[in-house]
Parts: sequence; C-alpha cells; structure tokens
Amino acid sequence: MTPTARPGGRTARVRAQVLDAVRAELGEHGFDGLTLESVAARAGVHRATVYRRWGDVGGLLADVLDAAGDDDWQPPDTGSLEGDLTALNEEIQWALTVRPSIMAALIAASFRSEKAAEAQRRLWDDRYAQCEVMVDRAVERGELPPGTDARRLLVAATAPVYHQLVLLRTPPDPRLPADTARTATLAATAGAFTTTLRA
Amino acid sequence: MTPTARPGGRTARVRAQVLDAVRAELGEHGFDGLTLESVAARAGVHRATVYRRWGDVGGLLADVLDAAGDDDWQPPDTGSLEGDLTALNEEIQWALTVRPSIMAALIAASFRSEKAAEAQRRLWDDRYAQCEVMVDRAVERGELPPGTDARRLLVAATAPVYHQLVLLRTPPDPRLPADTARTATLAATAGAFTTTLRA
DNA sequence: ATGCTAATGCATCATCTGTCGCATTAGTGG
DNA sequence: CCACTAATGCGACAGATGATGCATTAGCAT
Repeated sequence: MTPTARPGGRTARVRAQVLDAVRAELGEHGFDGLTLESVAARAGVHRATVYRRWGDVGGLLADVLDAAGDDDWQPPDTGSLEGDLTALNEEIQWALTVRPSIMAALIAASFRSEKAAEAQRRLWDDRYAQCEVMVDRAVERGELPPGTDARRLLVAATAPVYHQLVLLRTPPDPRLPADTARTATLAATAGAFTTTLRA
Repeated sequence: MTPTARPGGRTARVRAQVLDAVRAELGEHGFDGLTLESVAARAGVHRATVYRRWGDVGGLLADVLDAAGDDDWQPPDTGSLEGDLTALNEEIQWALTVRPSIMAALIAASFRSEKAAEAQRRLWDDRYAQCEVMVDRAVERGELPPGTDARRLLVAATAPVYHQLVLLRTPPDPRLPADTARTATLAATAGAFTTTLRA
C-alpha cells in the first residue's frame, strides 16, 4: 500500500468482510472448498475486487495471517528447555489441527501461490528467530553447551511435528509435542547442535 | 486395472508416452508448469484419454512413481546406525532436489489431489517400514537399547530434511543429511526412542 | 462544498479445467 | 476370421478461473 492509499471505512470494511469469509469458508469446507468465488460471495464483495486485491487463495490466507497480527507473540518460557520446546510444539500442533487451520491451509496453498509461500517464509523466519532466545536461556541455565546452533536445534525439535501432521497426515497424537521436544533436548544435551564439536 | 483390461500394445505405449511427457514437462517447466493439457500435447495423446485414465496431475505423478517400480530398493546397510541414516538422508535429499523431482512434485500435488496423497502415503509407509531393519540391526550391534521405537526414530532422523527442503524451501546443504542423522543417533543412543524409559 | 482519484462494482470476455456422447481403433477369445 | 468390448480419439459443452474497460462510489485535501 502506497502512502496515498485509503484505509478509510469502506476499504477496511471490505477487508474485514473478506477475511471473515475466508475463515468461515475454510472452517466449513476445508482448504479444498476454499475458492475465491465462494469467499467473494460469502463476503458480499465483488469477485473482481477480491482478484484485484488479493490475487489468489494464497493471497487471502496470507492476509488472514497478517490480520491476526501476532505481534505480541512470545516464545514459551517454562524454566527448562524441554518445557519450552514442548510448549512450542503444543502451539504448533494446535495451529495445524484447529478448525479452521489457517496454518495448514497456508502450507497447502504455498505450493501453488507465491504469496502464500512468501507469507509462510516470513512467518517461519520470524518465529524461529524469536525462539532462539529459548536456546540462549538454556545455555545460560547450563542446560546446553555454549555454541549450540539454535536454528538447527529448533528445526530438529519442530520438524517431526510438521512432518507427522502436514506431510504424513497422521492423526494428532497428544504425546507428539512432548516426545519430540524430549528427543531434541536429549540430542542437544549430548552436543548434537554444537558447532565446536564438529570438525 | 481389472483382470479383463488390455495391457496390450497401444495401452502400454500410451502410458509410456504420457509418463515420459510428465517427466519431460516437469523437468522443463517445474511443478507449476505441469498441466494435464501440456502433458497430453507433448505425449501426442488426446486430452480426454489422459483425464479418463489419470484424472489429474496427481494421478500422473503417482503413476510415474509406480512405473519407476523401485521394488528392489533396499535400505542402506553401512555397518553403523549413523551411517545408515546418513545414507538414507542423502537419498532423500537427492530425490527432493534432482531435476525433475518426482518426489517434490508429488508432495506439492498431494495437497490438491487425493491420488497423489494416497501414492505419497503408500510410498512413505513402505519406505519407513522397510527402514525399520536399520534400527533392528543397530539394536543387534548394541548401538541402541532394546525396545527402541523404530518409526519414531526414523521420522526424527528424516523429518528435518523434508522440513528444510520442502516446507522451508531452503537451499540444499551438503551437510544436512549427516548432521540430521547424527542428531537422531545421539538422541537414540541416549534412549530418546525407547518405550520402556517413558512412564 | 468541490475536485481528484483510489477502490469497488458491473458486465463481459478469454482461457483453463473437466466431462461426455459418439465414432473409431485395438486387443482378445473362440 | 468374426464378435465383443476395452481403450482411445474427436468434437463439443459446462463451469471455473482470471482479467479488463467502464461506471460508480468513497475517501481525502483544499
């Protein structure tokens, strides 16, 4: 949006109507049933407007994510690395299984829509960067050796959750977040992610 | 295919032409450029035939996978668990980055096509089941404690590779397969995947 | 209030995706 | 060889997706 854009009443109202419609359609019909036409109809907004402003389903989902505006999200801080990773994985599992799951839809859309892929990338970059503090705290507490590569640890801790729920499409298992967190913690404690231990 | 189907000359030839065309189109235009129309045109086969027989792009990719017929695939056997997991991850990394990557395309298509999703599921079930022998061997060698959950270990060892290459879309890193294998091995050695150690 | 223009609605068009009835060809068994 | 029918080609159609020119409405600055 350029500085001359009009965020006034109608523009904002259209956006709100459309994003509400996305959430409603996604909740009722799932990702497969989410079309630009159905969103426009439900929002009472003209198709051309939706195409012009959001481009494709991926663009819609990306904007739903933007509108959620989790700017105040904080990484978990439970007092232990394993607790932090478990809490983080619980959040991820929730985000992927809740109905409607914007996250799951965004991932699915990202294979077809550059807008969705970009939004996905930004979100993950932000979240992983923010979570690095969990690793810093663990090092300070003496739980982890200094020089632990935070990003690699975080990916190792969270990837199985995404893998099971998104790629393998297995039903959510309530133990998955904690199991995966424990695995990563054991590996990290053993120095799996320290850069100084690798020649 | 029912017992009365005709795998005779023309039917087999059409299939071969179409599957070759899929590979060629995927290699030249990527997943985004892969359409049923382009495949039919390139194969010199009528669109209606391709729709009838394969249904959608996912069906085409699933059949390419079937035709590859890796019935003789064996899990790696390097003499150590870490070596086996590293070799397995190298194969996965290769399969996801080679051009044309049937695997990457199948994953992308699986969010839109039940045929692709089903083919994906079967392939993963088969591969993970076949790889369990790697864990059995490690237990026999005394590398792992008895009662190690093979599936959980294999998912933990491979999920970061898929996560980085498929979901995060990061460029392939030649150290990724070995790093990830080492992480899973350290965790497994520490008992992360033993069912008896968890109350 | 007026002028300017961003944003939206409308109607229409083009292209893509998916399907279907009919005709033709190919493969099999007797 | 003939009969049967699975598989394919053809042409046409329907609906979905995406885009566009023009008209209208809305938001902002003066």
